[in-house]
Amino acid sequence: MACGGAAFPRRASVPRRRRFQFPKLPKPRITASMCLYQFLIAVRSEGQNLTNEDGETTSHLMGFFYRTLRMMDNGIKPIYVFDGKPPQMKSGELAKRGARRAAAEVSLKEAQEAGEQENIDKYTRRLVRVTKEHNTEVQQLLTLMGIPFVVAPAEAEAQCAALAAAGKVYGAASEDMDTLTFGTPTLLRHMTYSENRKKPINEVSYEQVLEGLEMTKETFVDLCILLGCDYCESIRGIGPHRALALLREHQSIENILASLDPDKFTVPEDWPYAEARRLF
DNA sequence: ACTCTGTCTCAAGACGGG
DNA sequence: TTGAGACAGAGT
DNA sequence: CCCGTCC
Repeated sequence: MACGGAAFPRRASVPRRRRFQFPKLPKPRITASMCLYQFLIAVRSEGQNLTNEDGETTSHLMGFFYRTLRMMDNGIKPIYVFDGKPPQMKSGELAKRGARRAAAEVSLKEAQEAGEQENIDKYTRRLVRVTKEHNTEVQQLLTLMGIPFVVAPAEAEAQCAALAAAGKVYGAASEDMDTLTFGTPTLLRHMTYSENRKKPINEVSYEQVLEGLEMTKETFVDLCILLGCDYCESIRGIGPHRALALLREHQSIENILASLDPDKFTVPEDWPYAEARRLF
């Protein structure tokens, strides 16, 4: 569930920042159920989620309710986009995730026995899982509030980008740089703490990014793959600077691979970069 | 000297009273 | 989970 | 700004 599909700022209370600071570009990652997840993790009192009389969690509803009101107050009309099915995940990743989870459960039990409140909180958070019910409850709330939402066929980020590209919304709000790779004309970062005065909303223009990097959509996608995305590995030893330099010189991953010194850089075996490229 | 990796840390929402 | 920031250490 | 409260 990506947190914000999109927005129509009426009066620009949206500060603009145009420059794309390349070296700070984080590795793109899919952060699917981020809002929901964050609310469940953060909205707590004494280590517990807020609940109704029957003990059912209400943290996520509180979070969505207040955040949406705040956006409306600021003239922003959100359209929420929920994640559909994510693309296949490698069984290795799933196993790792399961192992981490099990480890956290063990640690939680230890902390409980030792009565270490801090650790109890820590591991409880680590075990938070977003359920189907959480999703439907939030959707119900949004319906009652008259706030539109869509369920994406696959990844929310891709859907956000599509909505923005089609001109249905002002932009795609996400922390995830992949949204840009999916081709949203405008990416809004830090929408969540806009009024929270920590960081200004960061408006990134796809066009200006391409211009600034002197890249085409195609080379930009290749760049993002080189930097590491969720769909495949990246090449060890190649970070932002080298990736950019190499693409400037060779224009595509294929050409780079052909000229890369195999003694210095090892490319992952059966590297599915082409497949990753298709997904963008 | 610069770039990249690994490892560590920390926080994670929103509100309002004082 | 994620992201950010800081830092040490190794590779180019 | 900090910190307790929200359920």
